[in-house]
This record gives sequence, C-alpha cells and structure tokens, in this order.
Amino acid sequence: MAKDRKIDMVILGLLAHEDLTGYDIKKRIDGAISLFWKGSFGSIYPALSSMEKEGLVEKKADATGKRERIFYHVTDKGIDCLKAWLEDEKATNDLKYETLLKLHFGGSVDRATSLKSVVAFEEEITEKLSLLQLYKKNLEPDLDNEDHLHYYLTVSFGITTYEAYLKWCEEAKKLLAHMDKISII
Amino acid sequence: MAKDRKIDMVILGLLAHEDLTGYDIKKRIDGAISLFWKGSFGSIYPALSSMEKEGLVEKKADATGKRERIFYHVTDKGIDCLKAWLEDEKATNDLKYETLLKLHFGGSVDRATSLKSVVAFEEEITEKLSLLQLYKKNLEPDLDNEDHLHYYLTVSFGITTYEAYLKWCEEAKKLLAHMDKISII
DNA sequence: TACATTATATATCAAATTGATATGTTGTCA
DNA sequence: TGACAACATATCAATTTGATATATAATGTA
Repeated sequence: MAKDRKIDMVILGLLAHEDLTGYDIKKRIDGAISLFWKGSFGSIYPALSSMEKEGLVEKKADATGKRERIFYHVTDKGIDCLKAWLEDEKATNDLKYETLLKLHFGGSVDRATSLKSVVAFEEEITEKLSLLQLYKKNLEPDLDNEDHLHYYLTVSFGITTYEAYLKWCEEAKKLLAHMDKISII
Repeated sequence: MAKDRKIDMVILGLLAHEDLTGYDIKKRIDGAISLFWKGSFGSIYPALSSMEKEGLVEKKADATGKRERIFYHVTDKGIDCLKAWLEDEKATNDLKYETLLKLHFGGSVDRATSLKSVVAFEEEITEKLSLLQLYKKNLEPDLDNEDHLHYYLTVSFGITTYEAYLKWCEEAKKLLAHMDKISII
C-alpha cells in the first residue's frame, strides 16, 4: 500500500470552513495552498467519492442552479479524522526540484546551459514572490483571527524561503559566470 | 499520459559517470541527491528495464562476484538523451510540505498542536543542515572541478534554504507562543 | 563454531497521483 | 448571434510510492 491519501486531509481542511464542490476545491488548492501542496481533478473526485462511502463527507443537493453542482459537507467523523491528523506532528516533506537535478548533473554540459536553468528558476520565483507579498499584506492586519494567523505562517514561510532562493540564484550566477575561467588561467 | 519519467534522467545522470547496479543507483539517490529528488526501487528497476529496451542503457555481465549483480552502462543514445534534457531550461519544481499543510489548517486546533509541528520540522532540518555543511566543506577545496562546482551549487542551495527554514521556525514559534493571548487581553 | 543481524541485491504490487482528455453548460463581451 | 472563457464532473494511462517477498554475503558476538 502507498501512504494514506493526503489529498483527503486537504479536502477535509477546506470543507471544515464551508461546503464546496470538487471544482471549488481545485480552485482553492490552486490558490495559496499551491505553495506547498498540489492536487488534480484526477485525485480530488475519486477522493470525494471514497470519503463519502467512508462517511467522512456527505453530498448536498444543489436546489438553486440549473448546472450540475455537487456540494460536499464534512461530517463529525470527518472533523475527527482531520483533527487526529493535525494532532500528529509527524509529517513527510517531499521536494522534487527538477532545476536542482539539472544543476547537479550539469557538470558535463557547458556553464551557459546551467546558467539558463538558474535564470529560468529566478524568474519563476520572482514572479511568485510578489504574489506572496500581496497575500501577506492582506493577512497582516488581522492576525488575531486564528485562521488568518495560520495562513500568515504559511505565506511567511513562502516569502522567507523564496527570498533565500533568490539569494542563492545570485551566488549561483556568479559561480557560473566565469565561463572562460579555464582558458584564461 | 503522465509527464515523462524523470527518474530516467536521474539514472542517466548517474550512469554518465560510472556503471552501476539498481541497488547502487538507489544508494546514490538516497545520498546528496535526496535533498531535491527521491526514487524508490519500484521506479528504478522498471525504468532500467524500459530504458534497456529503448537502447539508452545496456546490461553488463558481472564476471567477478558470486552474488547476482546487474551493472548498467549508458549508451551514446542515452548520453544524447541526457544532454537534450539538460539543455532544456524548463523545469517543474513540485513541493509537498505536509508540515505546512498542517499549519495552514491549524486554525481549528489549539496553538500548542501547531507549535509541535513546527518544532518537529525544526529538529528535522537542523539535523539535515549539519550534514549539508559537511558536504560543503568537502566540496569547497575543489571547485575548479566542473562536477564538484555543480554539486556545490546544489549543496549551497540546500544550506541557504535550510537556514531560511530555521529563521522562519523562530518566527513561527514566537507567533504561536502566545497561547493564552485571548484570555489575557 | 554457531547464531543473529545487517547490508547487498533484484523484483513485484496495490494504492496514490499526475497530466491529459472527454463532455457539456453558463456567462460575457463584441 | 457567435466566440470565448469559466464552470463542472468524470475517467484513464503513465508514473511513483511504500511495502513486501526472496535470497545471498558479510559482520559481529556469544
């Protein structure tokens, strides 16, 4: 068996605040959560079905609209499940940095190639960082709100690490810049 | 189709330096590479088989030992494949921080619970950081070696980001420390 | 010497996940 | 009216994980 479905916890965490459709859940994940977790329709819809069978969530008929919309509501059992997970401080943090992988194996291609990977990474991070700073500005005035405090912590994590990434990019660019080093010396 | 098998590139990158068995490859990945990529036997062995069929690697009989050992050697086609990947600066960097996920949804449990997650994370990072500093010390004297320079860059990435993590842990602990805040004010 | 434990080594499998694709509806702007 | 973007559910092959099975060689220890 692979590890328990983590996507279940993401869904339960979101449903703890409001009833949502699978599509809504995907949008929430693509927002601030995408900084540290991702989820696709291919995992969300099957997870909702299976959690419904387990009694962790329940379907709510949508009377209002004409369009098919299946809202999910978290049950007491679902809340218990979420809390049990939150109270366990064990956590697996998995990173897959293709940029770093390319850099690690970059010794057999020329430095200009490695440099291009660093610059592409730098651009990506710079863009995301300005979005995070916007999130931070919105959360800062209301840290007495327990939820906002916790959202703030994750956004602050993103900002701190992204700033470190950019600092590293500067160092990496400097080290890779001396492309003619061997021929000069 | 899911995205191309990235594990192939890890294997080709390793085989570019020396012939290895599947078991060796796993050990290499569990070393310095584990900072930014992971791989299991369940992906390594099937990848080796399929790459052999594609002509990217070839089996080398092991004459010496008595134990079953299948060494793999990278072909010219395999090297071309590796270089093509290295020369493409596009890269997807996927993070799965369960710690951050727990913190994001921590607003509905007490702060002591969130604090425990931060402390567990801090301990994990502190331990890994000292290992990285050891790697760095070993690589630093020989940065003229093109491979070492590239290894150094990834180790330096790890150190810079882990130091940022620890800085954030301090901030997070401070913000979560005021557990009686509401009742005091 | 005998025994237990750890490291070496290949391989497979169910479960989880991704990324793509299929299918159709509703709202908006020109 | 027509085009396009956003909404919404669902499925699938390919990939990956984490666990397990199986077996041999080396090492420590009683």
